[in-house]
Amino acid sequence: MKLIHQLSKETGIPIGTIRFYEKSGLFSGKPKEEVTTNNYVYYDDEVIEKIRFIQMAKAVGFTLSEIKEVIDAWYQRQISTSAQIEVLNRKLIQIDQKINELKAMKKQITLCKTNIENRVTAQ
Amino acid sequence: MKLIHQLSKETGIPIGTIRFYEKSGLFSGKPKEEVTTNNYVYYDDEVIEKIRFIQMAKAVGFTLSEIKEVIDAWYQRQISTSAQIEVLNRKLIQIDQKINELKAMKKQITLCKTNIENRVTAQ
DNA sequence: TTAAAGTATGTAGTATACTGTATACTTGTT
DNA sequence: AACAAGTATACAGTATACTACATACTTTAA
Repeated sequence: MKLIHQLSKETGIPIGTIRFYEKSGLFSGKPKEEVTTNNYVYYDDEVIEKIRFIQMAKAVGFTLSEIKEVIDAWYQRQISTSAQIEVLNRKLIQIDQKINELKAMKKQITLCKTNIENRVTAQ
Repeated sequence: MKLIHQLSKETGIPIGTIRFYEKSGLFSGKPKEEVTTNNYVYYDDEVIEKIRFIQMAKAVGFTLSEIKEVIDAWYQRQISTSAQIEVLNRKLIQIDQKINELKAMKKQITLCKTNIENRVTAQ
């Protein structure tokens, strides 16, 4: 159970961004019942997993609301099992699309590089 | 040589977005010299290629300025050959990173799906 | 020929995802 | 005790990427 400062340090995500994600419903911490002098929020390892997933998914162009869909399906927030599976399947299809697009870009860029290199050696 | 309406139809990108991309320096059309009654801008097939590249790159999370870097390297805008190659190499590394992240996500989601399915059949 | 459709330009507004600032309270250190 | 550091809350501001609107001109079709 970590406070926000520690969570930020472990994930590399700024505190402000963590609060923003929490407000966006991507995850939530909770206060410790035994502590009554403050309302500090504690985060468990599940939150770290979620943040790592968010980082990956953002890096490949998913929006926060798309990511929220997956996380909700993942951790079963008020949706049926078949709906969960459907969300995950849709996301898997999108991932394959993205992989294909990346492969196509790779091919295109590699070709372009070859052209540039040949242009140099030909001179 | 197409006018913006045609370009929009062929690429599926809204006219407003095309103008925005052009203003952002991602590509440019040119007026026809022989036409003097208006200042309509015409776009060639190179622009279509660039727009398709933009669509792909955006889908996998590249920003417009990152995309502009590649396009500039691609079409040799005032940078040296070695700088061009460097930009393209950097982009190839980023692409591989994204592919790896997508594969990791795929694994994670597939695992999650399996868990949900097993939970169902176990009942 | 005139009305609809297309084009150019400029400016404002919107959505997403933060980022910063201000205030106030709590905790830890010296 | 007191001062730095951490936490919570709220609200304003910023960057990116559009999207819409207003105006004015040009072209095309009936």
